[in-house]
Amino acid sequence: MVKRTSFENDDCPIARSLDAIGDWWSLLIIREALFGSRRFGEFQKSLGLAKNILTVRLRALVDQGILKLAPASDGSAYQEYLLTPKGRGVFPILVALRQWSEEFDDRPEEITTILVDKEKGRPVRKLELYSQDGRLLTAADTAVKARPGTKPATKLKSISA
Amino acid sequence: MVKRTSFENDDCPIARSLDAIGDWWSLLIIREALFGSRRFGEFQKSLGLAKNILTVRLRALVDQGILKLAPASDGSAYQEYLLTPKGRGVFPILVALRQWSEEFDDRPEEITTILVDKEKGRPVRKLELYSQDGRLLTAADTAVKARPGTKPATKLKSISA
DNA sequence: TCCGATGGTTGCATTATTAAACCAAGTTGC
DNA sequence: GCAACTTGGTTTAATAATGCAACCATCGGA
Repeated sequence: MVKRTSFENDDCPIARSLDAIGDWWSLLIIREALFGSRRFGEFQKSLGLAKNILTVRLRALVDQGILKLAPASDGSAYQEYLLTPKGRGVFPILVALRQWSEEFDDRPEEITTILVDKEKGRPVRKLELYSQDGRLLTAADTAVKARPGTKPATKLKSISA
Repeated sequence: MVKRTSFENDDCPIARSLDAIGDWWSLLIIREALFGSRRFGEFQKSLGLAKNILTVRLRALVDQGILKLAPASDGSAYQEYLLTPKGRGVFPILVALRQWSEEFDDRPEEITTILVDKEKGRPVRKLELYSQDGRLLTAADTAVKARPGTKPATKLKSISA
């Protein structure tokens, strides 16, 4: 590779997210953390990834403020990896990935789980994107434009449906 | 590696999505396609990635039904890569990634673009997840359970806030 | 028909991922 | 209090993915 290209200085927020959590394991680690995993061994067993990789990934997630280390809640001398608010903020990304599989996967019968609302136990609706005045938006209804206060050269890009 | 682990047979829909589009470039290629890129050269120039990588990625996206090849719309003998409905369905994932950066990035001032609704030109709201009876849900209000009709052994996992 | 643009392919160097073996500190059984 | 096991890693070596640069065939325009 000569060095895998990093997007951390890209001005696109999507690229910046991918730089932080866009690798093969980070999102699954966060998924497990949302399911309640806290200990190194729990992550390793549930995900089945090599321990050296897990070490590197957990360290990177801590460095980025997605996980934080805390003394183990069971009183032992070990440590736990806990989600920060930034880590819990990944939830909508995981929901979007899940719903994309549910809608478009070629073999949906292999998906054995559904996301439900805890109170009623029924499947959730699809993620919805609204305008400030309450209209439900699709990709075709949106565009990307320069943020006020930044260099004005950026052209308005229309998202084509 | 001995072989990068594939999640295509995992029963978790998140893992299956990551297997399809969870690499460094695929989501950015789809982002560019949503912005209107269609030609090999357009993708290569806007993303700045090596041409051999782009070749492999475009082929994989076509194989998966995310892009499709079509004769160039300008009448030339070249071909264009167009998004399929499955490809356009990636839009909410990109929005979720963008909003996560907007909310949690350490240097938000480096983000130079915003997503607006095309009609009014104003920023969109955050993605919202609702229950079937219309309650706005957070991660803590949801759980993952076995899909009816699949093996009943799967335990209900609560998503911890 | 010549020459640049387009859309790749090939070769090689470098980095990332992986499994498996190893290891030190913490914990438990007795 | 000491041996054995668990936890949470590190090290090593092999293989796969990524990247750059050079090359090349076809298309398009003058």
